Amino acid sequence: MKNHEDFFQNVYDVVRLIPKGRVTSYGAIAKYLGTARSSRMVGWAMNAAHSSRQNDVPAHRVVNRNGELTGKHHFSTPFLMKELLEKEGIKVVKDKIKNFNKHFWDPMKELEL
DNA sequence: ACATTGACGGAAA
DNA sequence: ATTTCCGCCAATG
Repeated sequence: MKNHEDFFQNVYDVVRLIPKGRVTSYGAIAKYLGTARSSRMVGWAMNAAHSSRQNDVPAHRVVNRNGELTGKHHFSTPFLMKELLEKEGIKVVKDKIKNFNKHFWDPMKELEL
């Protein structure tokens, strides 16, 4: 029953492990948890995060594979996400992360095993 | 029950 | 590099 909750919990857990100043993608998280649930489900979980969970989940560190801040409209204010990222040393121009590959944090590699 | 949408991603054209 | 199309799965109309 409610496998969804377990899935949400897993997503939150991984997101919380993202180091400051690093970012990851929905797909990377989905892949780390197992491709059974696609990237869309990760986005779904994040959407539920702000409602059911507190702000202990750094959702601003999760962007799409293109390094774009696609989820900024789901924050308190559209610019909050960008501000939080720049505050951590990540440069964002036109809702896109600069040197995305450099800041990218892959749970598969970093948490590997 | 069917169609569209979505914090996505990858392959193909 | 850009656009188009398909797979993914739950929610919503």
